Amino acid sequence: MPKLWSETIDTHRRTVRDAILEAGWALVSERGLMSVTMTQIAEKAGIGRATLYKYFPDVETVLAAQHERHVAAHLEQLTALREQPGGPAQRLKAVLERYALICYHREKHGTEEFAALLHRGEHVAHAEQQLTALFEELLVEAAASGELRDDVPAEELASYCLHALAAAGGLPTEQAVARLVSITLTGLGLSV
Amino acid sequence: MPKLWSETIDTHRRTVRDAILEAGWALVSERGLMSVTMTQIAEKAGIGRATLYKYFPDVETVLAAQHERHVAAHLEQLTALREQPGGPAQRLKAVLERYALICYHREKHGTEEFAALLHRGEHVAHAEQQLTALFEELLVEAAASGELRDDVPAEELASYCLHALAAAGGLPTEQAVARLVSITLTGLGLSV
DNA sequence: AATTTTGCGAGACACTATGTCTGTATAGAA
DNA sequence: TTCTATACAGACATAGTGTCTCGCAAAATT
Repeated sequence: MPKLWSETIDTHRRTVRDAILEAGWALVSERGLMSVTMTQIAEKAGIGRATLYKYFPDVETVLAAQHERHVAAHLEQLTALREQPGGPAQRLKAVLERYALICYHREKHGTEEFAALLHRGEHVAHAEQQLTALFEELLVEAAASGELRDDVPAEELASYCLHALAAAGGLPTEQAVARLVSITLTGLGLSV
Repeated sequence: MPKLWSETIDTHRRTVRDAILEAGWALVSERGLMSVTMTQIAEKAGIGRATLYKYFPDVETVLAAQHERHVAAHLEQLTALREQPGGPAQRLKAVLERYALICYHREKHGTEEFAALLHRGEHVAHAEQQLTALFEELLVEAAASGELRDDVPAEELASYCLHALAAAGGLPTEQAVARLVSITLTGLGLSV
């Protein structure tokens, strides 16, 4: 198992890196954030402990990297959705729906909630901020076409969306998620 | 400083316990969740390490207790507010406003976000659930008097409120918080 | 094909943290 | 006063940390 070798060195390093992130995440899920150790991560990833230290300096960094990877994947989905045809309101709705579903489907023990606690917060928050920036752009567009309440800055509306839709993580069904999106859109002053 | 003695034993134990929780929280705030150790907590609290172990078995438990104490304090404020005179909608608005301000004022690195990560989650979530239960009751009352949208279960509305208002933690001013509350209420179908 | 570069694994090391268990002293409770 | 509960300091075995070697094997380079 420790024999993790791919064709080229670069792809190999990426493979090992991914295995580390995967292992770290799995350990958080099954043993809890506080009890994850570098030793455990190395074992789970199938590499030596010293090797692990050549990739990441500590547990926190492993988890932060994992978080960043997740957010990046989400951003990719959402930006693709933003480019689709349709009015600003329609595209906004599509993106918010997709984000709610992402929150709904993501594994338990929230992928996102790291940000506030890891104290790498300032840096992880950056990834999160890309999300709010994406929302904000869409909101500005929608506001320009007069489909939105204009008594609140777009930045605040974006933050509202992000938090409100995070509630999807605790909902029981996709129907409930759809209702949540509807509620959230109503808050924006958008008739859907 | 280590001489933490109060009149009676019971009050003394409470004093020490509070000092521990305070110390734990301070360490999380300044050094980050991952680097807090029992040794540090004991030093900061001004007690011996062995003594600390007679109060709490590990760091996670200290933090969970601290979290529970915070939520309890919030609940006390909010239930007091719920008993006040006025129509259901008014009282709902008052409670939501208060909760938003609590989120706004609470120290950085979110008091609440522990729940999902500490893996004591199931138990801490109970405290959180008391909050949603409180919201839910108010929402049912308001719905009964026809001031609310009735196409969504109260439980989901409560979850929506809790998450949406959590956005107050990242807002710059109290005016922004007021706007957030307004948006959230609009989502509920409440005219304010 | 031979050589150089790169990365891995195992082990060793000093250090810190953990969790438990003493013995002794001191402050409330009876 | 006597009894009980608590704190403290220190000791201890165990485990995790972060760094450093070494020798080996696979890629890149020539």
